Amino acid sequence: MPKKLTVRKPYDFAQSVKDHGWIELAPVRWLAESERLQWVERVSSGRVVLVEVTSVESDQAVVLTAHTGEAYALTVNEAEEIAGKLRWMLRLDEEFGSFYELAKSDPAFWRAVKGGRGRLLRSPTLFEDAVKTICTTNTTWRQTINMVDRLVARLGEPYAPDPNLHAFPTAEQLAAADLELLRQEVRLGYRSAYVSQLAQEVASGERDLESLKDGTLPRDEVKRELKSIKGVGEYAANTLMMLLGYYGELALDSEMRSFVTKRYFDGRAPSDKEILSIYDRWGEWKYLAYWFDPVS
DNA sequence: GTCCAGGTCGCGC
DNA sequence: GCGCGACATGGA
Repeated sequence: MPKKLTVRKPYDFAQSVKDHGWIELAPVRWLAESERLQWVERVSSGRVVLVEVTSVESDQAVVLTAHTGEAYALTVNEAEEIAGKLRWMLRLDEEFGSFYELAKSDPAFWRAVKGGRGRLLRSPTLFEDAVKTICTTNTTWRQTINMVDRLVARLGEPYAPDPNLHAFPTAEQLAAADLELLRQEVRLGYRSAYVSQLAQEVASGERDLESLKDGTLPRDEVKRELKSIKGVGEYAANTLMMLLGYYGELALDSEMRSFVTKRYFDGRAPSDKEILSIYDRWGEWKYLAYWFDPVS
């Protein structure tokens, strides 16, 4: 039974879903022909579901359909859990009013975002986003895609009607995985130990990542908690802050360094401080200012 | 072979 | 606090 989830305008579903590289990371995928977002989710009941999302023409709502491949329909609780996860993934409840107000002061920037961009895709759990973020460090984007693909294919639960599709592995499943498997088959390199340790901390209850999503902790405490994850440094912590909805800090990496150098320093190598200062006037929205900075 | 990718850790100072 | 080498992997 399709379920309709509303979102404040302006919102461009197809563009927003594709604005972040996360759309390329399993188990999520984008079906271009039908403009559908699709992924396999393991609900807390243990049921493995194929979720599909489209938008209504006006883009004031998205439409969710969950396939079980079984005769038994989803329970009310299962359906609500999936809808809640989707709202989080698409950031349907985030408020971008002051971002758009600020964006209006820059005509080229405003032109780029005014159709309803800014709601960058994220994963249903912060655990999944943390693992994926660790897989972006000190490697190429192509290798990140491959690492996550193998992680999902090897350790995630299959969707029975199409066993080629898998859910993202739970912390428990990842914690139970042999370190040698992470190294030799998933090929996470030295990140294997980081991912394994994080999974064990989360699975044991020693670390509660998901509670950081409720927004009750002060921002610097959220940041400190993220940096206490082994394998998460300044770049990864700020990436995760962005994924949690805090856009005030920039995730400075080789990609950003090269973009800002070309765009603002005419090829002369600026210091990190100079790079970060470029977006100062954007205050709490620096990350999105960088993300949607028009090339010329 | 060397260097580097959307970095981070642990060390010495 | 800052500088520096090590770290798995794969492509140029």
